[in-house]
Amino acid sequence: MKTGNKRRPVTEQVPELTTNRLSIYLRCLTRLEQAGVETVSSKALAEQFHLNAAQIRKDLAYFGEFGVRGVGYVVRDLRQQLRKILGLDHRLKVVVLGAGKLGQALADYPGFGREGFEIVAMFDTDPAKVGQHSRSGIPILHSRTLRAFATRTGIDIAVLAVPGEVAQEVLDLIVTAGVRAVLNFSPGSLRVSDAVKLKHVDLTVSLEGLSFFLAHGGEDGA
Amino acid sequence: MKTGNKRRPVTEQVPELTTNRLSIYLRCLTRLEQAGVETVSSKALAEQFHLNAAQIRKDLAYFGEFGVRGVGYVVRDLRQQLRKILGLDHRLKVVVLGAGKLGQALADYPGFGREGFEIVAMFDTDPAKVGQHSRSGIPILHSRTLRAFATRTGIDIAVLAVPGEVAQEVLDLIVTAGVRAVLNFSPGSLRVSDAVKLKHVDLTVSLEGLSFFLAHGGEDGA
DNA sequence: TTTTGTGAACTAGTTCACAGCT
DNA sequence: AGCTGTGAACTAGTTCACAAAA
Repeated sequence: MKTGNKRRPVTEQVPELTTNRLSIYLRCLTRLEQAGVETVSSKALAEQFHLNAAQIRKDLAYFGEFGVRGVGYVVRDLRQQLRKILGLDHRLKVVVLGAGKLGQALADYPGFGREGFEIVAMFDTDPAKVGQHSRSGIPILHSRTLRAFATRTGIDIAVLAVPGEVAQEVLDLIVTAGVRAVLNFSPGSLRVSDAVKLKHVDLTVSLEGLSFFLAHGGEDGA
Repeated sequence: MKTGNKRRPVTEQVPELTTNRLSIYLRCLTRLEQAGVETVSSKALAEQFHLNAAQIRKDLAYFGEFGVRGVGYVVRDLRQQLRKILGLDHRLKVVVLGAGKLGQALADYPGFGREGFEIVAMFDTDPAKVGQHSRSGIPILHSRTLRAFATRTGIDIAVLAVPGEVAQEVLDLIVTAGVRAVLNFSPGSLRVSDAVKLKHVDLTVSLEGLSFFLAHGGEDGA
């Protein structure tokens, strides 16, 4: 176990790349458990997604010693540990801000429900949308009622899927309502207090990265 | 200009983090140009999104010298340069694989059209969907016809928005059709030849990263 | 003067390689 | 024997700091 913890929050000591990989490991372990596999070595795990075995061990070492030397990891146990580390051992309430096409698609995305996330509501200001439900039955509420909803029901995570022009404004609203983790799909840079964790999914940046690849080096494989 | 180019493709010499930032710079420059700003310094640019000025200069240095010492960068010129570097100086044809809710939302996402990307078609195998159009008029074609479409119309980029179980299979289909850049929204790891660039947008990983933040260090800001 | 472009210094992240446990 | 956990070595990425240009 790590020494010299200077009371800095764990989230600052653990690289974000590590936590991303933990999610990937968890997904893989879930599949292995379903397949009835009892134990797995870091080497076997590493081969699944082309990765280095030492890296997997290092990633896990941030949180403890979960392996059995000479054997590997007990799939079921490691999976439980990872769920706990990632905070997935209890349900998390998620709201989607913006009931446009993207917002509704996200709200209905079945992948979310799977790992303990529960989409509880969408919020929008468009009177034509407020009062409706998404295909899968998520209610669309007025953004005005967000704050009350947050205190009454509790919101763990907000997904921002509003047009770029109002993104900052809506973000401020969420933060004021006490939400401290936001997944942002709107383009552009947003400013937010350090106490709030903001993750970006920037579709334009992703596509332009592909465009760059095509523009250069795409051809000559030599 | 860089020396010692050993004919490795540019895409391997330039870190992906750099190209991601180039997209961000481009977006900012577009706004500045619209606002009528003539020149901008790396320092000013860096302050927009909390970033280091030297980093911006280093990022640009991979591609040439675009600045004027003592002045900064001419907004219009740098923007044009970045568009060229990112391969955005000509239209790019994009198809969406999977006409589910997410696929349709992505196909209709207005942000894509903005920077030179043109969604030309969606593909699906569901007979109920094939023949239909998305809200904004993107036709849904049968996946069977993908290959013919690719040779006839040309496809630069494919967006994968199919269920995880068939993702690998559909990816193989795209690659066989000659597409060399794929933006993947399906969960799970996919295997693909090195000649194909695969970018992942993994919503579960993103959400779980937020969950981790909430589970640890979320509270104690001290 | 101001601000770029860039080597040097630094920091973060990855991989190696092996001691130590089972 | 086999595999973990981890210091050491390495690699990649960022920031500093300053000479050179306008």
